[in-house]
Amino acid sequence: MKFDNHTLILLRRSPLFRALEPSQFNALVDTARLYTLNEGELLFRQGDPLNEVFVNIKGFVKLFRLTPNGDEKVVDIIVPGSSFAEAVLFMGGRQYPVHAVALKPATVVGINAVQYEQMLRSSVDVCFGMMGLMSRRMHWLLNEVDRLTLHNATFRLVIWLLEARCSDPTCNRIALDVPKHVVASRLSIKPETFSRILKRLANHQLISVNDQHIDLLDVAMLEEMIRVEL
Amino acid sequence: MKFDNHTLILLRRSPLFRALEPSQFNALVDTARLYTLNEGELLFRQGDPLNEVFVNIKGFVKLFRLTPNGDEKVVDIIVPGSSFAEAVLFMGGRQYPVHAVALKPATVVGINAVQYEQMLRSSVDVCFGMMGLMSRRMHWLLNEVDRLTLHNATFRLVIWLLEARCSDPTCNRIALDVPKHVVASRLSIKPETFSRILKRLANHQLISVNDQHIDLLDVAMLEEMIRVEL
DNA sequence: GGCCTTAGTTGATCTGGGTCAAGGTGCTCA
DNA sequence: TGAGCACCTTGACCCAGATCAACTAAGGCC
Repeated sequence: MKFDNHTLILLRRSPLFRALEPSQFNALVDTARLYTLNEGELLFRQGDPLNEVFVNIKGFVKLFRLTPNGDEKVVDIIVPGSSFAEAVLFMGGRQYPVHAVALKPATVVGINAVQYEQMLRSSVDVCFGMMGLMSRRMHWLLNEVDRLTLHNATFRLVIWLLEARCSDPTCNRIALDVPKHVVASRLSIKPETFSRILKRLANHQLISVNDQHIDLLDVAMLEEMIRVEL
Repeated sequence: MKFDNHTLILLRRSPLFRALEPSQFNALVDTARLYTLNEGELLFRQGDPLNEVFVNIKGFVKLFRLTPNGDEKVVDIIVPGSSFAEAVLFMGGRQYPVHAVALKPATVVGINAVQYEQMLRSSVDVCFGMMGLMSRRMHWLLNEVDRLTLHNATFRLVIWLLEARCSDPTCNRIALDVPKHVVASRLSIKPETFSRILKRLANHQLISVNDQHIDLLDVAMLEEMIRVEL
């Protein structure tokens, strides 16, 4: 077996593959490549021609853009189980629109793009899975635009706190598995400002922060903050 | 004939319909509805359940979001020939993610969503057309995020100037068919600032502004501005 | 004609968040 | 074990763009 069981389960669960026949799934997995990335290692560069679509298995991958003068904006942080770069398949030019590097040692599966496109061509159901995925991503991007323009830094940070806590809703802890400055960039906040806002929230007894995690002490109040617009 | 020839041509050219068989196209058009909107009239509200996908025929439609306290962000200005709300089809919930109102007296065709989905189910080619469209929209949204976070107001305005001029590349005139404050909101700039930046560019002999249009006097210089980061 | 109302401009002033600078703290690697 | 480095924090200051306010100009409409 090319991949371990855990990897196969994550792949099978991905919205990319959910609608595939087992035989199709196996065919894709057969030609898939496993990438083992060191911390900071580049997976692809913005502008590179696309020939694979990726699913993250372990670690974190940051997708980001750069200005000519080196400023960086982290567009997304990819967690295990999530796919990325799928939507690029359908764009003229087929170039990755962002850079991708591993934030921690990471393992990522690369799916052959041409072959995946053939699978899509073979089944409307698979297409619908893809369209659902793309639609959710668009909605997410729209929310990003909304938050960047209509809301301030504190608001964005609080939203992130509420959305990032471990899926279990009784759990009010956010693990800081990626450096704070990366989260800051994801939220379009400078590290200094990020640090100050966290401190202010902690002073108000809303959260408590340490090196490994952030605890939400007063979820109701945090939710109120974003409801009434800070 | 339900729609005039001009309308049918615009519909047929839309990426939504390009891959449809003539019979499918006709079936959709048969059940489509024509909306004649007055200036300021609402087409749909954010949160409304989706039952139609739209193609703008005449006039301009603004898509926007509101904060609880009434601040508005114009997400997009839809020009004749463009479709909107297609991607919502594939989202759980199926609610419009933005408000839509006419900026001028406008005519818009509403396509039955359920019926359109059936057409998609019947043909992978039509699905690929849709995925191409969605992919382009996502890329556009990603660029929006990029511009909002990595670039300043002047940069965004200049980009808009260069992209908004009449498709003819020898034409260096931008028609101001929508109020300036709407364009400003589209660019996430306040009207006062928008006005000041235009004035500054005009003082530098880069553009000239009057009530109906903006002329680009020095395209090369404007392009240089966005290349070297203002 | 007179009178709202809406859009736009311009000036004066304010401020959220960025920038710059100076430590602190812990990791890695020799 | 300590030099080097990356990350984070904190303070002082700054600035692009927002806000506030006053004014002009151009419709629509009785």
